[in-house]
Amino acid sequence: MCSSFDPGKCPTVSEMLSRLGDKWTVLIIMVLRNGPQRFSDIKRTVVGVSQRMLTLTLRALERDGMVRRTVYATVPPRVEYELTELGQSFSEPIQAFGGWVFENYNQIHTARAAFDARSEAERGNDKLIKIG
Amino acid sequence: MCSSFDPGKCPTVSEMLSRLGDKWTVLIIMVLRNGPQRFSDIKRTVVGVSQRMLTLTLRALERDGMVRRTVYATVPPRVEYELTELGQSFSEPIQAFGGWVFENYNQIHTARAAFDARSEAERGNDKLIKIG
DNA sequence: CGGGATCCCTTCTGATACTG
DNA sequence: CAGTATCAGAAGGGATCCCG
Repeated sequence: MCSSFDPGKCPTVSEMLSRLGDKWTVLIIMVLRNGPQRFSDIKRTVVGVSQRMLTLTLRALERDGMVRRTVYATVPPRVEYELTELGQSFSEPIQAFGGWVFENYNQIHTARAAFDARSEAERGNDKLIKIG
Repeated sequence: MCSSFDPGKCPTVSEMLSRLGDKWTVLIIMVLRNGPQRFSDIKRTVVGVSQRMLTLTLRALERDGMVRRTVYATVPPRVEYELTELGQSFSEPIQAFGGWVFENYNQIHTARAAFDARSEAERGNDKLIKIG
């Protein structure tokens, strides 16, 4: 099993985790929860994504069976992306995680402020010691 | 709210997501679920982590209020890390996600194999066309 | 419209050496 | 033991140009 937490032993979990961590995957999945979308629509909705990264991310999701890509042979070409069942299922634990952050981000910010204040204080002391 | 999925509008969620995606955070959190641990113990348990990355990751988790660091003024020095309540709570949606991957990774692997086979076939065709 | 290919810069991460 | 400091290679990601 995965009980030793050796990334070499549970490569799929690690992979999926870093997929989550990349800059665009989660955003794109959330957008696709609203139904099938064209390439340009996604690009417009996911603010800041480059053409390149959108393509790469969609390809990766397609490869993992999360997204289905449908090409319509029209002029101009029309390509639609939609979540598969697997992709929908995948989006649920992600949403749960997002929900957790929303409920707890005050505590996170507070902790950060406290930590930074302490660090600041320590650096200040160092300075005094060095100067004195 | 976060409904536009603009990372600029929900920076905390994005930050926490990329924290998840980094190579060691999740592993370390899972190890700390077993109770307080010394630096060297964690390093031994989390196979492959460098001293540097372990330090950096623990510092980040401490700053976010997920981990508490306790220094005992003994010789040699002894430093213990443990999950805070926030950290424990944080680990739950992560576990849920890990569980999802475990239950579904067969489908993921199958999808990948199918995708790769298709790509392979297309490259093969290209070759034939070019050669012909 | 929906990409593929290329260039380039930033960030991440590992290896190594040194310290209280 | 538990770090810090420095450096170099690898990976991530944006900008740009081109094509069917």
